[in-house]
Amino acid sequence: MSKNKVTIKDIALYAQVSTATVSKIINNKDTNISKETREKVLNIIEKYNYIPNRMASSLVTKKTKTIGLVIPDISNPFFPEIARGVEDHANSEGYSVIVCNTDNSVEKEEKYISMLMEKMVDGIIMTAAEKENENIDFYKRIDIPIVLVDRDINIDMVKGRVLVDNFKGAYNGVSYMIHKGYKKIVMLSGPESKNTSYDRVEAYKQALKDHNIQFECVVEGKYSLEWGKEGVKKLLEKNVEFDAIFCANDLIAIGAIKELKSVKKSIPKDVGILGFDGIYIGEIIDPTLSTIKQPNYMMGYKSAEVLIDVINKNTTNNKDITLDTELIIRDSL
Amino acid sequence: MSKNKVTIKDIALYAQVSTATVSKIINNKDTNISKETREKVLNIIEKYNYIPNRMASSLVTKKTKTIGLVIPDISNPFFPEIARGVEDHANSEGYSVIVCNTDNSVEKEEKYISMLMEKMVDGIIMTAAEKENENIDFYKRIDIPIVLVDRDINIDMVKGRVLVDNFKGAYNGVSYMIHKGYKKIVMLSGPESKNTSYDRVEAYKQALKDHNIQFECVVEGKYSLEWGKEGVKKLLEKNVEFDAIFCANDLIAIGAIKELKSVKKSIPKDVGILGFDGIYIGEIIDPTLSTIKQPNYMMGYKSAEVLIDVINKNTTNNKDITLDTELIIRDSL
DNA sequence: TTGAAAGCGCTAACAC
DNA sequence: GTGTTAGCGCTTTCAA
Repeated sequence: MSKNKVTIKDIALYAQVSTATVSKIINNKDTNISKETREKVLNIIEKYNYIPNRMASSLVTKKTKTIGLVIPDISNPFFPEIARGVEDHANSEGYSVIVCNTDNSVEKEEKYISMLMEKMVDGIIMTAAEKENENIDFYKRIDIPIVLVDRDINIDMVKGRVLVDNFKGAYNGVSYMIHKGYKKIVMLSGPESKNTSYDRVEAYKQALKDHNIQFECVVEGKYSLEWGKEGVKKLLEKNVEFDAIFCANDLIAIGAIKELKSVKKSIPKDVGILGFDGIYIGEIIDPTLSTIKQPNYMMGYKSAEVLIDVINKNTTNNKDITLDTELIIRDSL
Repeated sequence: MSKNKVTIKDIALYAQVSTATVSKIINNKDTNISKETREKVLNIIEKYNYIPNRMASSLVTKKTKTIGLVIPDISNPFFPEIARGVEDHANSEGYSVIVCNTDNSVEKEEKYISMLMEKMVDGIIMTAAEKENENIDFYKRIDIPIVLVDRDINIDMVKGRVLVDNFKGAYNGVSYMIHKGYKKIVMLSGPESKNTSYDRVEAYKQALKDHNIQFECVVEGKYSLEWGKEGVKKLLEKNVEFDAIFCANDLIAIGAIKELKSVKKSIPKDVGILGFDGIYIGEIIDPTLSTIKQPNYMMGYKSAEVLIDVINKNTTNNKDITLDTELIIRDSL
């Protein structure tokens, strides 16, 4: 293991051929290479443990076989499955993925995108930080394809979207609650600035309206367990009467359940709970959480498919995919 | 946004300076550059929206400012926090991180390491797939620094380790159980091939011995929720009498709790449960899980520190860090 | 079927 | 303070 790496030049020298020949063999562009030379070269490569320098080849081919994954936070239970889906498909196509956590900060997002552009990634898969983007100037400068996953925003270089039909999912969920007999369904929503949350709220309202239910109550908060607890506290303090809660995501739902249990409310007898997302924890808590499950792994996988498709074919027409949610009835409803 | 990227040459041309000057300014090596030229150049860069091509500079500096993170599975709740810790420190030092999932397969691990070497990453942080590594030949060829996290194996290029004192943590945990008055503590262990599991089993045995407790029962399984359920079933079928279970990780503990609850055992009254890891879910389930918490975020963060230190200083002496666990008593014990 | 040579975009001596 | 120039390791015409 010498300190100086062996290069394509060395291989060419040892094998008594040109670097062009070696290059063709490495890259399977060896339609015009005789069996003998190929084997000879392959042997030398093996013998000297030659590792091609992909930086160098990227410099000329302008392809790095690397993509960026820009998400709010990998330690938020919603994202690991998406990341895994992305990585699985990317890897199967020979790509590697650089993961970036924005914490929903637009500044961090821009910093990361700039960095990814300097590193010449072939494309980016992103769950955008905000619904609205003020800094249009910045986005105009992006010159690599972007595929949006989970959250939709309106920027130029977006070549595809992999979203979930939040409206439909929430509508079906709330309708189910109504059919089950719940009369006073309140909603603990996420931040209105996220359009996932917006769609779910709209669906909730629509479902109530379509079923001629007057009672409507939305409390806006955050996508967190703490907000679930806090929201229930608020409801209780204000003496709002309710027999069910539709939560904008599972974390909120879990918080709500904890709080409800701590004041001795029985679930689902006193209060029925429906979440949204289908994170792993929901199967484990007691009572198990009924939820509207998003196909997270598939979202990641599909977005990698779309992106790599765009990279390869260089298609300009957007490819948008909408995946369906699945209503999963467990014990909380 | 022209299709042809603007290069350092263009900037030099427009600013009427040499590429060397531009390069120095970009890289803050501008001690010998006049204010005027610097500002002029910076303006041109801004105006033409110049983005330096880091592939090209990496080719000459031999530094990519990228590291690899090789772990079993990002969607296993144990790893996202580690990943976040790694990414946070790496990013603060200007590095980006490529994430690879091995599913504990040695073949995948080797494939990924090869790929990372081709991409010329500056180093690798890895939770190795197996305790023993047969393919010594492969590891000998690795010529970039590796820092091990969580699991220790014995290979050449390891420049540091960030581990947790599994023995001490488990020993303290089991001792606590004994002091609490539990007499018949069984252990649901993980796979013996993992040395994390091995250490915890040894500590369990030692703690029993040191407290003169004869009853000892270890059942070997896997690090999974399913195994927790199954393990309890086995224990019950075989009519093993026990009043507490020490589980080799939290997933096992959660499975055990679910199974115990389903046969109407009360926790901790009938059976006390202690887990290991401190994953998020443990705070949420009912009863909340007592556990030996590993500092996962810190493990990731520290391992990035060690690796980047090695990369910068090029130190050859290994740096090993052992972090302490924390016994967290909640409701299951 | 193979090779010569130009060049990808940048850095780092070294010269001025 | 600033510029010249020789590569870094590879791919890709084009010619032989």
